[in-house]
Amino acid sequence: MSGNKEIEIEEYLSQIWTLLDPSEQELVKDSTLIKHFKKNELIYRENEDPKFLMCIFKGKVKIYKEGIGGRNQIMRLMSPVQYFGYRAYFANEAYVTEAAAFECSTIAMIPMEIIEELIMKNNALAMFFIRELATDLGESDERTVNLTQKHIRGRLADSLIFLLEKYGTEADGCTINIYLAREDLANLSNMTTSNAIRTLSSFCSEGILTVDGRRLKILDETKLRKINKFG
Amino acid sequence: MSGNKEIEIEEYLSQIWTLLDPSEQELVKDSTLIKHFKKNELIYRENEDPKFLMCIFKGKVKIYKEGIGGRNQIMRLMSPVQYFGYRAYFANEAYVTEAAAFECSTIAMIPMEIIEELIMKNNALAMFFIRELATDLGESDERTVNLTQKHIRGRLADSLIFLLEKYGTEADGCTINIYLAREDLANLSNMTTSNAIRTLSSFCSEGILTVDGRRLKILDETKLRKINKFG
DNA sequence: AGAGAAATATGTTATAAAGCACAAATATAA
DNA sequence: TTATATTTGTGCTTTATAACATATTTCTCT
Repeated sequence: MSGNKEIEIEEYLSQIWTLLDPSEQELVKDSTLIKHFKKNELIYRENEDPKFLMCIFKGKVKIYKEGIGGRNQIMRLMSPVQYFGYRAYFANEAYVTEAAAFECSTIAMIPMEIIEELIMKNNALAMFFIRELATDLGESDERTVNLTQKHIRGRLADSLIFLLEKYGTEADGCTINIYLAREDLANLSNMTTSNAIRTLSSFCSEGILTVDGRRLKILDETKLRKINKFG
Repeated sequence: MSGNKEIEIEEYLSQIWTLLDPSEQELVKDSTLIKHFKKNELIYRENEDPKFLMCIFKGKVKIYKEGIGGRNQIMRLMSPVQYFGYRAYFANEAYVTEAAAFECSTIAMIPMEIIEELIMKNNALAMFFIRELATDLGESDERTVNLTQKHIRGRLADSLIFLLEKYGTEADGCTINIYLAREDLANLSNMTTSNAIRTLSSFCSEGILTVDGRRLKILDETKLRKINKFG
């Protein structure tokens, strides 16, 4: 088990692993916890104190914010091997978002005290986090305009393309490789569940995609991109 | 002039200045440009390559994104002494936003190559940027939900409180210390100009504030906060 | 397998906010 | 100054989207 853990960590933490010297690697290895989360299980909640840098080894995670009247807004989606859960610690805040697993997921938890300590000595690691945060902030700016200014069809199209690019397709080359409830699709696209359902079936009858439960098969990506861009 | 410049830089760059050793300070001092921008002048534009870390010494700056049909979305507002313009460089991207001066402004421009070089050696400086970015990202998440889920009155109330907290008041203790066009107020609050005007005059007749051109006098902050929170 | 719960689907109604038109006031420039 | 453009203010209309109601299908658990 511990031997197994080592292999996992080295293999999966690749992005930051290569930035660490052997003694730093040792420190991280010894303090990393591997946790498993069941489908729909909460990973962290709003107002909680951030304690870990999390790295998703397996599965899919949503980071969302509770909105008004129970309407959640999904802010970011994570896939292997991405890092999350550290922002609030750096900002010296409690979490302003929540995270939950879409499906059974394996997540490495590295104590933020360790990370902070390493950053103070290791500039390449510091630069890694600067880059991550800078990229996320840019995406967030882009997203804000999408969510506030586009109409429903454009917002849903945007989400579908995002999912397609983020999680890819199954062997058939067109079924999006993540199965979201209509409610999650709505929360991602800033609309009500019924409008997500309605708009999805419009796209169906327009030959843009087919729906089989939660499996979404994109038939006409060009058309989808056109809707995303123009309206 | 050069002696004058030195004093300005030391005084104004205080936040990062104290993190630098004498030789680093020298390097920054020698490479910093001080630029003046007129009212409404563009500071950088979308798709341009980021070259400078900017620090606003005097004035007020908006960072915004061109949206659909010419509807801009103001993402952030800057006041002395804040840093901006560096995110895209760290993310290795062109600018996704534009920046313009609300009023006559003085801005220090430090080449990003210098900053990057310093970060690689100076961990406290790296940590400063990590904190800045982490804070901005948290605010952005918060903002997204505000802009997408609140109704017009709540969004405008939110903007007014934000302006009040960010720029403070004049000597009278209630006139917001920034004068925005209705259009800017609209772009800040994700609404059309006519709705900003309309809602503002509603607030007027409800005794929440008085309007004198672009001077906004907040009479009932409690009520405004209530609208921001609930409806 | 069957009961209950949850998710999906679809039609109808209500409403918030945009769009448009135009007037008045203010700023800018010749 | 006068002339022109820009900004602000108001009323009316239209439209996008939420809210509601109600089936129907699909999951979940005993």
